Amino acid sequence: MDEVFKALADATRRQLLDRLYCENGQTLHALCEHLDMTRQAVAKHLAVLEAANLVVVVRSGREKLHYLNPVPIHEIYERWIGKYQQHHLAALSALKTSLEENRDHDDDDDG
Amino acid sequence: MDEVFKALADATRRQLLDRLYCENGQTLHALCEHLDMTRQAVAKHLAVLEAANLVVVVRSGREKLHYLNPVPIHEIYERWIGKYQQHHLAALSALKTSLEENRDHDDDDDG
DNA sequence: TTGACATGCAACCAAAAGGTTGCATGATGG
DNA sequence: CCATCATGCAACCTTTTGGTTGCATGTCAA
Repeated sequence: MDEVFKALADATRRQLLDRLYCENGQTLHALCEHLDMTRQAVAKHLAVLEAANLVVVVRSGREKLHYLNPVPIHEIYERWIGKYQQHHLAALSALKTSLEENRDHDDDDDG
Repeated sequence: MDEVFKALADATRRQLLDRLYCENGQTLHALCEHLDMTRQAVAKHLAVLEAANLVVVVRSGREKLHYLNPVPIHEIYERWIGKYQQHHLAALSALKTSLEENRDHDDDDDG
């Protein structure tokens, strides 16, 4: 869980996930094309993503194909984001109720 | 966006949000109670959360009350998580379809 | 007023993160 | 075979991060 959050904290790594989202199963070399840093730096980022299980790799000869795994993102949503999502919706709902209350007796001025 | 992801990357900060989720509008002092670090360290974490707009503060005399703001979390979901969520669901859907295809003519082996 | 309390600010420090260079290994293809 | 290409590994460096201590400021209440 913590590893996933930490992995997502870096813009470069989110960019890598975005690229895999567009085109799944890319090599390290291909993923380097769009990034302004050394291959080794990108490899480190991919290692972090792999450790967080956000990326799964498959060896194929001398190439290593990287695949996006959206499951941890889903889990983060289920076990963390969703809770606050509900909070957010509850707040909106409360606001709506409050507005309706005010409409019911709309002489009520909250100044 | 990046600030929000970075803010969420630290376990202590997520813990702080969780505490505010349970009981909104707490002072720095109150939030320190459950954490094994100095008040100053906690204040720094709260500053990060505030910079990311995940926490909103209201001064009240010598106290500073911290309130959870779920909006950035919602935005992250809308602008980032949701996309991968759909990907996840699409994958599940594809799997389901595939299973159904196999059931329809279950001599069909895709080995 | 004054002491206690809640917070703010700054210097400092160790560890982790993000990046680099250099070299090693293993597959591919002519 | 052997040059080339894709990757792996390790040492090293700088900046950021997470934490500390020490002291300053402002507010409440007796």
